[in-house]
Amino acid sequence: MGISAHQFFQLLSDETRLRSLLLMKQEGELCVCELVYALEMSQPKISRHLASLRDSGVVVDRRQGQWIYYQISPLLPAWAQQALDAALLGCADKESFLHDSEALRDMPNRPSAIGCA
Amino acid sequence: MGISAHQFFQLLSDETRLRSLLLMKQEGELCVCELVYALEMSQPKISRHLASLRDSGVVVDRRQGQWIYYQISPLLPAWAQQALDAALLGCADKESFLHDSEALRDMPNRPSAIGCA
DNA sequence: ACCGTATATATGGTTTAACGTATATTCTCG
DNA sequence: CGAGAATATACGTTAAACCATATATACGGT
Repeated sequence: MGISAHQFFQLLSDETRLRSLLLMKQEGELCVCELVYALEMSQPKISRHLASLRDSGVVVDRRQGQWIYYQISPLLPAWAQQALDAALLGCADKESFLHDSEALRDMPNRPSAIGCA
Repeated sequence: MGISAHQFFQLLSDETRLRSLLLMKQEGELCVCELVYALEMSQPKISRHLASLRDSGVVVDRRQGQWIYYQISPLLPAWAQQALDAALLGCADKESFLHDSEALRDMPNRPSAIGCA
């Protein structure tokens, strides 16, 4: 988990990855299809970016049935957490971020809802 | 000065730019030749990266005689400042950062010293 | 065992970004 | 005004990143 600062920022430099991370930061665990729905992007695209986040240790995944849930790694170093806090601060009122939160809220058949019923 | 988050992180994703910014954060104003000496990189390389930081409003420059001094823009939004704080935290004990600070301290004929004599 | 859903990866093409080298600009000093 | 120092830009090349499309894998239900 020893990611260097510029490598970490490189991961944040892509809008797809950044939006995914910020949404995870707000929502906790998210599965791939939720991210696909919220960001309105293709499944392979989301999956590819999640893979790079996973391979660098920034997120961790967990399989539950057919779904694979991703969340920001609890082992992420403090400085990286702080950087994510800053990013959220910078995006909190941005259209793209608001869009993703709303879309997720309005998503029908969210898999997480199954366990909660 | 409305830089988006992922654009800002893209700037931090290059090691040359990140090291330059962190050194400026510690030292305040630095001229190009000081950065060239501290980072041990070619002048065009440093200059090109500073140009991209300047064009995006992350740093501001000031001419004084033959030298051009760069510093982190005072107009940088709070979230970006926070991100830089986080970056410094993540790099404070890293070899590259320590190297740059030491090299700068040991630099002979620092132009800033001229004005102080 | 088969089918549908969820997710991952492989492939090829296009764009972006970094670099080194060479050259141009702007200043200082004589 | 000419020389030299500091800095900036232009150009051609190379490497990396992203994407869309197609295909593979894993799981749940029937």
